[in-house]
Amino acid sequence: MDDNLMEFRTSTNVPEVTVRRLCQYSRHLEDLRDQGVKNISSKALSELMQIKDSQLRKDLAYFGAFGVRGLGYDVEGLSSRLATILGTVKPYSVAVLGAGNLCAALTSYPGFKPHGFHIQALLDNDENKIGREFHGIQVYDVKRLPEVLEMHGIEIVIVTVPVKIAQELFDQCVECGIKAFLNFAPLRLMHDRTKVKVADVDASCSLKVLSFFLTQSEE
Amino acid sequence: MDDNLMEFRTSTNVPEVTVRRLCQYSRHLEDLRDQGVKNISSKALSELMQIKDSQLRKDLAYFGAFGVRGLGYDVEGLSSRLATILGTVKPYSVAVLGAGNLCAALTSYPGFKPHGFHIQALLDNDENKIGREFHGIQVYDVKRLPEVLEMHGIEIVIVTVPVKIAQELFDQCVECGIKAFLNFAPLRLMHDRTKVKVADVDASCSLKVLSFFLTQSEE
DNA sequence: AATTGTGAACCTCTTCACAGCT
DNA sequence: AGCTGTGAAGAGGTTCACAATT
Repeated sequence: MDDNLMEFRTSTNVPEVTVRRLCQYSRHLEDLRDQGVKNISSKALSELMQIKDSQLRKDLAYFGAFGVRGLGYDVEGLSSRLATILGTVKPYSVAVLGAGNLCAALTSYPGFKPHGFHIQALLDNDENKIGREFHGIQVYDVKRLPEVLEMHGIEIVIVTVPVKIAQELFDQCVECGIKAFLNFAPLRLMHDRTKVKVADVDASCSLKVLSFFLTQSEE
Repeated sequence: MDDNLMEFRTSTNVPEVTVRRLCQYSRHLEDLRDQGVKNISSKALSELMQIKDSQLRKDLAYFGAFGVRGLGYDVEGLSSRLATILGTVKPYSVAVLGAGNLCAALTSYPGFKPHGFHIQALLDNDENKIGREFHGIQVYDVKRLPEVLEMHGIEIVIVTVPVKIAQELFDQCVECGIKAFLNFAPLRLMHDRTKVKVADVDASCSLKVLSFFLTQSEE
């Protein structure tokens, strides 16, 4: 008998690249629906994303058969199926570690709330920020982390604190049972991949990737 | 004879995942050097990143042989070789499209400048922002885009504007000869991959990926 | 006639395993 | 003895090509 810990890679074993493409499909379908388009073929939708139509069909095949042969996909129907698959039909409670400039950008970003990600609490160690509000969201003392996560029923934590303290605060969140993290700190947070999911957003790494490609193309 | 346009995928054809890991190696080596560590084995370095040692060695093999059999790698030496490979030995001039909250986070972020990415100009269409400074950096009218890019010798453009206007401004930059973009807008910018490199940083997509994994693990 | 769903082929990246060097 | 560099094997993701369906 092998270990029965909750595994993030499920039996269907959907690759992360596929999930990221589902997000894009979802976005385009919402646009198309708003434009009054009722139906679309895999060819037309895939061209909007500069990918192959077979890629789109294979991605969907992980979850079922949503189209009609000869006709294509119902825009509204596929859109809502994708929302169900992505789990964005129900809202999430989110907390942000670090109430700095990036946190300001996140709290004022209009794209999260309509998609069901509600930032409920901010945490910082700066006395000047604690107790104040940021775009209507309370800043708590990071020392009260476990209590605040519990109180707001937080399911996702966004990490925007400096590298030095990121791992320690992250570990605290994991101990409190948080299973999903969006990490903006430029380090790999050490964690057990069978228990916790971390999505890294690393702008400085992306800049270096650009630097690499610019350097290559000069030769 | 096939087309002779500058290709980003060079003859060595290094996968992007490898380049991203090179950034991580580089980061860890700088830390190790600062801690006074002189030498490290592929096993020890790879464990810091939770990857296999063979992965690290294969990544380096795209560029040459930098280690000593039986001994491992010289921390200082490998660190500087990686900086050369990544192209981060020379500085880059960067402009940011959109002088909002995200731009504020970027200009105040201490991680860019020391790695040679110098934000030289900000561009916006808000009359209240044009002509002012943001952390000591001038905000220009986005109508003057070509002139500003030219004047500052901009090599990399960071896109932080709303989706509606992102593609149009992006196209203008491409026409001006910009070849590298860091895109924070939640859309895929349509472009010719043989001429331009776009690195996407899409937090709302990453949140949905987390949502997907949370949904999966509930079952 | 058009377009999906899918097995098979293909390609890319990862891991293994060991020869070769210090 | 220890550790790198690398060919070969393995795993994973993409594309092809066509039978199945409307």
